Amino acid sequence: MSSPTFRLYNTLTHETEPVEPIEEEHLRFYSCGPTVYTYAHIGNFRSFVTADLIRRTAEALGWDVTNVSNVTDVGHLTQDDLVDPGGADKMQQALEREGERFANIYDLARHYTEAFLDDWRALNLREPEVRPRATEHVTDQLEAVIELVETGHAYTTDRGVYFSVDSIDDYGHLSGNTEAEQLQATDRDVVEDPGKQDPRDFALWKHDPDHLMHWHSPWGWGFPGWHIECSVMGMRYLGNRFDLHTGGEDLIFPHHDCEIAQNKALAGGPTVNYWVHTRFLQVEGKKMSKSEGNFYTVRDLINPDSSRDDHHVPLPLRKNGGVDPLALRYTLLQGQYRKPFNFTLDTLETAARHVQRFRDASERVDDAIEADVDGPDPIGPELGDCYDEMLAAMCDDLNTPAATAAALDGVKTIEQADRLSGAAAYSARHWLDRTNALLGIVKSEHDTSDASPSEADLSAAHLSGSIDELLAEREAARKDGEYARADAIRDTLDALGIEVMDTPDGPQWDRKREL
RNA sequence: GGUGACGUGGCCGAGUGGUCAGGCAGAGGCCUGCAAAGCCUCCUACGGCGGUUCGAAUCCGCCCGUCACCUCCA
Repeated sequence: MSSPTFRLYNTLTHETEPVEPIEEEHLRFYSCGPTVYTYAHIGNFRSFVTADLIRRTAEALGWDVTNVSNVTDVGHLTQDDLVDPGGADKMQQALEREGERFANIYDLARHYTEAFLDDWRALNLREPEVRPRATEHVTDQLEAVIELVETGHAYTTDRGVYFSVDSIDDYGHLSGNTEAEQLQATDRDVVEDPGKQDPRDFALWKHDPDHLMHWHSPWGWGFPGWHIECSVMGMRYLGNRFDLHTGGEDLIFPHHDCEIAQNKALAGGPTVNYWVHTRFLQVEGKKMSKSEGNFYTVRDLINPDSSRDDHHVPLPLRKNGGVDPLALRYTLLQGQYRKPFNFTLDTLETAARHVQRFRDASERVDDAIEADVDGPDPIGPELGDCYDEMLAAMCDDLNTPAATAAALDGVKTIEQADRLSGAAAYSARHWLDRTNALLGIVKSEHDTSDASPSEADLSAAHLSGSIDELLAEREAARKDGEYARADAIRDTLDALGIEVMDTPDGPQWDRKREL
């Protein structure tokens, strides 16, 4: 069948448009990454998952993909900074907060970058082709700022260098914040640089020799403005024209409006065709915040033992002590990226069960492939249709709830097949692999095999001997009709956190799911 | 004040003019010594008020509500 048309909502035009890459069947896009001053939370990852799904959908269509996804490891200004140029930025604040942990600001950045990449892999996100760091491109940024000054798009004051928004057309088009007066009208708690020519002008370079990260420039020691790094790194790796740019909705203004302005000035015209923004998620119906107690970092959930305050996480479906990372990913797919999404632990629990169904089906299929029983393949065509449905849903502005619903139908098809012939198993394997390539919810694509077993594994191994004994005893009791004794044994196991299930193939047990 | 998004059953969430979303929870049934799991069936909603139409959750208007951004938070 012919491929569906890949459509995405473009913030620039307020319309869902067919994605037509500049280079045929080669999608080139830039994703705004995190500032690494703390552990990433699940909301951060919602937008990275969006970028990952764009990649996967494009690849499913047979396209090549080049994705640049940056890490912002330069601490940028907080509002306090504008009041007091010697004040702290977010990274500096973090360093002050956790002084003993890190030798210096670069150590802190390195630590949180590594943690971010761990989370990235845990959530089964595919690697970008280029992952540039802002600190590695300061020279490029300086050159860009110099060029902007030389071409009359920027000017200097004694506090820094500013981009002149009047020097280009249509500043603020992306966000709709086009009126200077309206920007001024808002009650902003910001002290302006009196040298600024227009209240909308934004910093390209900040003069500040005392900043913890500073570089030499024609304007003295200082550090680059926030917006310039993405312009420079995007154009450096993707050229003056590329297809698409992703980020969280908060970046629409000012970050992306400023980036568009800079790119226009540097490239002589528009650089990006499609702007895709991910909506913030809420948790339990409220804005995620530490004071509400509904703030979850990724590692809070998937690795609670290593987190300092994990007591507030009522963990559903623990797996080796934490939430199954794929369940977290699956949960994030339960809402379309462009709509407000209410993240709840209830949804997470459900997601864990669904992900387990994919795993179980996958194991069953592998066994059936090994057994390779002769027989017909009654499920192949159905699974093929199911995949088409999933891909069509993804192409429809990343309709992940519809895609996962279709995927669930597929796994149900496999579950309901009485016996899997070798042929049917092969079809199922093919479907599971393609489903995983598209949605990443069946198994991790990163090597996460842990050489050293976790404590939970060890205690499970220690327990399993006695569990088997108890189970055998219970089976004997059941055979003799001593159900009271059998139930008592089951209660004992239950108290140990072991759940017993009688199946046609004999009793099975699993660690009990908590919530 | 400005800008942008969104309001679907107990809950989460698809659906853009007329026949199905799906999941979770709940009810009944099959299976089971009893459970668990699984399977089958049931539960029929579209913020409010107008309008367009033979017909609207779906299009238009107004209102109400929620969320986000408005100089560095994905």
